[in-house]
Amino acid sequence: MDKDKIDKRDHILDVAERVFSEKGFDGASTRLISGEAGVNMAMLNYYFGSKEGLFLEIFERKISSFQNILQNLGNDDSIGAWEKMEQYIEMYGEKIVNNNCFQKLLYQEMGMNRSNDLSNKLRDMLLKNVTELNKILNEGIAKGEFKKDIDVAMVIATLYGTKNYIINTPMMSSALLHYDILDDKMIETKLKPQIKSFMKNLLKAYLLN
Amino acid sequence: MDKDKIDKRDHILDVAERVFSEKGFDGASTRLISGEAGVNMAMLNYYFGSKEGLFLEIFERKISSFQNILQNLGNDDSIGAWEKMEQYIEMYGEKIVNNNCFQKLLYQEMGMNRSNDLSNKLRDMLLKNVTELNKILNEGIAKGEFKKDIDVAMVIATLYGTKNYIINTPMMSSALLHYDILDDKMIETKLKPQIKSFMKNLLKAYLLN
DNA sequence: TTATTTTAATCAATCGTTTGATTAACTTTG
DNA sequence: CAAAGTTAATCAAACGATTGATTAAAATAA
Repeated sequence: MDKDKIDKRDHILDVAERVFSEKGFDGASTRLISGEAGVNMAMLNYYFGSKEGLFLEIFERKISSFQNILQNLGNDDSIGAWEKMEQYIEMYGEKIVNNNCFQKLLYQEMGMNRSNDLSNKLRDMLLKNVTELNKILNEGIAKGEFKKDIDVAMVIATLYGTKNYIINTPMMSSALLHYDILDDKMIETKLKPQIKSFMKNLLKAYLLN
Repeated sequence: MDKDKIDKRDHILDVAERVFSEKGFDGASTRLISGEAGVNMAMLNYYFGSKEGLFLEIFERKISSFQNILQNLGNDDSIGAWEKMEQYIEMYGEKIVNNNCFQKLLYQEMGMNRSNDLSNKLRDMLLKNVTELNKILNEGIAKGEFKKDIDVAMVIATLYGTKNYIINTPMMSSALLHYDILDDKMIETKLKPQIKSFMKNLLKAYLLN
């Protein structure tokens, strides 16, 4: 059945996403990936052409789902800039756990700045998210709601940097926060509220007049 | 001469540090490293025992230099907590460019949390830095200089996360900041002042009463 | 049947590492 | 002093293992 084929493809992609995020591109062998996915090694090449093709398709699959998430927020005139920021932080906080592996993989790939098309695609994809933030922040400045001398780019770097730091270095941040951030329950009950609350307080102090 | 030996070892370590940071541990082959360093392949094993030994020694070499930097700051009673934070941010800002490759390599390795001794060593090394920050922040709270409800752990995550985000995703942050952060001159004249200034303003707003 | 999917076996290439030989500098011996 | 011995450093070549990829045959589906 066609359904089964899609399911199997998706299953392989799910497993590969995790393994790549754990071991990196070079560290994750096709044998390991196929083994974890419970399929024959040749299936990877059969479905995705090559290891790189598999790697690319992991991103292709996500990119489309990222597109339509934040579009509506920036254009809403009924609420103030700071409320938009709070909403943005709420969404951003929720995303921490959801796309854990992919986020790690994403910034891992962005890190080694290859000259590929992929890196450019990923950068553009992330910049799309950033654009919404930019719009909100500049709107806040224009309205006089935010201080006029805030560093918009650095605020964005702080927002994403803090999140990445926590989820990309779990050994460090677990020691720092005094609870295991690899535990899903801890993420839900402690990390999410903590990072949301902190970010709101931090940016409220910095942004608002 | 013994000097030459040390120089050659150090030269290999310098090159390996760069190559590892660019390609990752698995992506950097011993042939590539030895080729870039202009030495015979066997020299890596002769000097460092193994590829992992070489990798370890890169960190060992830096760890000691990291140790004694922040020790004196935390114990100085003559200046206030906020002044200490400012000094910390100054040092932290300077370190951005100096140890660019190493920082990248460090957090790249921390990211893929292997069960090695290395990861534990690195975590402890970073925690030592963090401890000093912890001391300063808690001192500021105790003295009533800082707000009493600040999230110390998250402040640390923000401080390092923001910096890592910028230096680890140069393609993104260059687009964000509108200048090339891989250009040494730009780092010196624009990035360093900008990140120092931003961090001071951000934390001043969040920490101070 | 025909077409698609899956398998085990195999490929050349590359991996990290080891080897034995060679060089050059230093130490010891006569 | 010079000859003999010792050492560390360096090299090209090769090692077995593993890599990503391919094949042809078998199994399944249409």
